[in-house]
Amino acid sequence: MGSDTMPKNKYELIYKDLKQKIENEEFSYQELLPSEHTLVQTYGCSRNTIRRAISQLVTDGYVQTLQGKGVRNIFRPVEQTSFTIGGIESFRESAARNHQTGRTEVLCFMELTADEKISRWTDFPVGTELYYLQRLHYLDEKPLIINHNYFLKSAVPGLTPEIASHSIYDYLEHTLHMTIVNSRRVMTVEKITQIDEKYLHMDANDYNCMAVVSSHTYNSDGVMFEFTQSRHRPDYFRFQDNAVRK
Amino acid sequence: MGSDTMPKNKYELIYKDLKQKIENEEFSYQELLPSEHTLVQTYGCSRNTIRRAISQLVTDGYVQTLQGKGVRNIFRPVEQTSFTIGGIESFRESAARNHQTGRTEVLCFMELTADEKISRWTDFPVGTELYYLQRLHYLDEKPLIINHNYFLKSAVPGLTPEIASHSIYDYLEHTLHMTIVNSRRVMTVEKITQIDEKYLHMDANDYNCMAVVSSHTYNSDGVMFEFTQSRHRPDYFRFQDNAVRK
DNA sequence: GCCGATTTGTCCGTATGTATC
DNA sequence: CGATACATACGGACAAATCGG
Repeated sequence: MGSDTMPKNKYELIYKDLKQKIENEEFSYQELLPSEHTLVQTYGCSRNTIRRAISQLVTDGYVQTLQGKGVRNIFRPVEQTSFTIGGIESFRESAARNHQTGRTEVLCFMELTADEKISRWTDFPVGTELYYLQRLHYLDEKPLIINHNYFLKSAVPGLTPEIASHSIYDYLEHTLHMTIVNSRRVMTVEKITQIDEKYLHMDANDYNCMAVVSSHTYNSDGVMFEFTQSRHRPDYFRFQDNAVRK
Repeated sequence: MGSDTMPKNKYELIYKDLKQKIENEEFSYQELLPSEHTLVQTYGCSRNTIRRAISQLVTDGYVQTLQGKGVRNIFRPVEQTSFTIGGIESFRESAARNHQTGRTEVLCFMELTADEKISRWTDFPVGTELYYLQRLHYLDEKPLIINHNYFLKSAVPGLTPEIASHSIYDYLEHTLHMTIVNSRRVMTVEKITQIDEKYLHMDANDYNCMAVVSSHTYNSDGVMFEFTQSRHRPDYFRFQDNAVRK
């Protein structure tokens, strides 16, 4: 879960309502939405609230606003052939969003202390107590992603392989009541390793690279509690984005 | 150019000022910024304006806001080893932001009409008149990116190889006075082609993949005027992102 | 080209809710 | 509990862009 709960804020309600109307193609492509003034009346709220909902749709790439003209629908339904990446979400959440069934296998679960080498690429200080996990994610029974997770032990006490095979984020948020705030991600392309080859059933004569997403994730205490390297099969990897020119 | 002009809006001025203060490390890592109330007084504006500036810093991943506590600085200066991708920007803009010198070579410049095949992956309707370009981008005299551009001829009249070797976006914005609004991007990993191998001086026995960014770009008339496939050398590719959990 | 109506953009002030300390 | 700080929401004023007459 994490983001599919019933919102209680007006602007979120309006945002979700408009978003669904757009997805259901109640507005045709390139059509202008009702004016802010009209929406104020239909939803019975202030103009600021409407504008806040619309600005979220802009960052989603659903609409574009044009001063003096209106708000134009530019939503295009996408074909969901491969695994798409969105905001901060667990594998289970992504799988659900992509309308697929996911399964996770824990390959390795151990405790370790950050040495010089680990520190250099996880950014955890030398000497930090960590959980290290290797997990294999299946989508529709095909192994697609292999994850190397480093969790700050002091922030994630009581982690077990059992929990790791289900959903760590669920455990963090609902059992430990941690609030996950933001995640810095870097995407690169790297050479395939023997581990990749073995577990993802890949042939180095075919693709010899992986799509790699490295992320540093922070909670509301401001501590970086997770470093993860996600290695994706290149033929099933897809990252979507909408950029706005300022 | 495009985004480095002097802003005249208050919220943008405040945003840029705070951003620079953070980059200059006038606030230490994890330190709380002055409260909104304080900032209202120092900048002499309303609280809404302050909040707007701060919300931009949040999406940039510079700070995190914590209800009841304050606004925490989580900015970390990044090492700029490879070519990073930001919002919608031209190659020249990116190169400047990465403090590198760029050069562009036009490999191919032609006019063509979209057939069935082109239409399927550019989304331009069959029969559309297009400019097709192949361009090679050098960074510090190393060929790193090869671009396949399709421009809508009716929206980009008078395009020449001369302009293409300089900056097309500069031409669009300053000569044609087009307003570029947003760009839908998809990142994937694809097999290397003979063209990649030849122009980027790559060896298929080494990396046999490319980082590929495909983008559909829209202007303020709501027309998709550009489809571009950017093929990056995997060893120099880096895409950064900050995701916020909702 | 001008003018007025419409529509979005910016900015302000205020009130109330909610989380932290 | 009170003080502080951010979050939500409202209403109003004026600017800037678009469009039709």
